[in-house]
Amino acid sequence: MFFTITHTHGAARRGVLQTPHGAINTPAFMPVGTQGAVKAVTHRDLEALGVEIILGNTYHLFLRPGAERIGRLGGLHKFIGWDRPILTDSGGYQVFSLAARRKIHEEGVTFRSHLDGSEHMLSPEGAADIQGHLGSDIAMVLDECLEHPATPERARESVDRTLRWAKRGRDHFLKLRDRTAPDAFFTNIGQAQFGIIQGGTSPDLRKRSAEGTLEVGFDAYAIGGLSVGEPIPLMYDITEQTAQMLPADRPRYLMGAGTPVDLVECVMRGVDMFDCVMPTRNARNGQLFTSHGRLNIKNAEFAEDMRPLDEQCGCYTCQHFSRAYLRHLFQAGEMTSGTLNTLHNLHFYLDTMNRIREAIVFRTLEELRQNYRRIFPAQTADSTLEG
RNA sequence: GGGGAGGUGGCAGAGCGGUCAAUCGCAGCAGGCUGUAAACCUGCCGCCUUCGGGCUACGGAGGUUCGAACCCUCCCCUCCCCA
Repeated sequence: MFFTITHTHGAARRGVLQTPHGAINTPAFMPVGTQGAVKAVTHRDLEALGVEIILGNTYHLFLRPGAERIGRLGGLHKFIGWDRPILTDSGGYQVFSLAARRKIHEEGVTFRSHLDGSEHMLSPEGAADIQGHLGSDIAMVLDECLEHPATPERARESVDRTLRWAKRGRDHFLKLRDRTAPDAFFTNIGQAQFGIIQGGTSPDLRKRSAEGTLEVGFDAYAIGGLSVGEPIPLMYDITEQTAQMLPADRPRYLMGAGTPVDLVECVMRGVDMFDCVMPTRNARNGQLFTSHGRLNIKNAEFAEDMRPLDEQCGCYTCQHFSRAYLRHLFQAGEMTSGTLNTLHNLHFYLDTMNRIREAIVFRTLEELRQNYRRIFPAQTADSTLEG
């Protein structure tokens, strides 16, 4: 994995990340394809949109169809028919999102499967093994995504456990990479592994987590545990502080964020990579991102509106279909509703990243930020401070 | 002509003397989704409301009762079966 920074503007960086399956222009947005599929769209759609990297999930793919099976079939890329880069999350987010179905202990996390109720254990070593079978270009170390709010004791305990897991996860990954583990199995010999900084909303714990994780030493680092319900301005502050603690010559990945405004704000704080379910999930739920803000296609006001979602948008959906038709498709529960809406939202997100990369080169990020704040007023730092 | 069933809020369909402005579902309206248990979830859904409540309601008209969507009488209207 090679990371080259070509331009900087303030804390923002414009770069290129080389992986075994090709290059990624950063700052990058990675659509989420949890089960080896970005919901509602085909790989051909993603390629046409210019998607350079997608996410898969260790937990989901481990439960179904099984990591070893994917390994036997030649790895995740071959299995799903996608030859561009893939990043796999470790299952750390499921520690948070499936809190009711899991138990954390020193060894790892025990999950009760959301599919059939069966019990499964995910350890730092196991997560590395699974991702080795999957053969993603970037593997994430198993962490504990801390909930918000959390007591100081709970946060401290969680950070330290994540650090111990980081050491174990990294050691095991290196053994696999060096073929010194008994059943080392990599379908992608050039796989990189990212460490994850936790620490909730405490600057001190973030520092502790960053120092410990850097000491373990990963190929690059992610900021985890944010956009889990904390106030947005606080999320930006923690992102900024944490990003500054990370090596300047490695990509920085803010996990799980965010809204279009989050993307701009966090690039300006030094983030290079993002992933978020928002464009895809919200699309299926009828919420579209446009140059005029969020548009809820479910609303009755669009029933006879023959205009495109966004007259400034060049996506397939906006080039061919009206709001009236898209509303009808949603109301009727047609599958193409999710598809057309997803194509639009992903286009909006990728276009946002294009604008961001361009604004770094031309040093116009502040202008872009003001523009996005104006379009999405409810998501700006200022308005979320109250209450 | 004979016999039977039934008319409840947009639809469908419970309720069968008070706890019913009326179960559940669908449709409708609005909101929420940030490393996806999410084509999901939440709220509203007779009229008015200062959200406490007020008003009008269960085909129509009478009646019984402290009290009726629920019981009785008559009327109107559907549907099914046999001729």
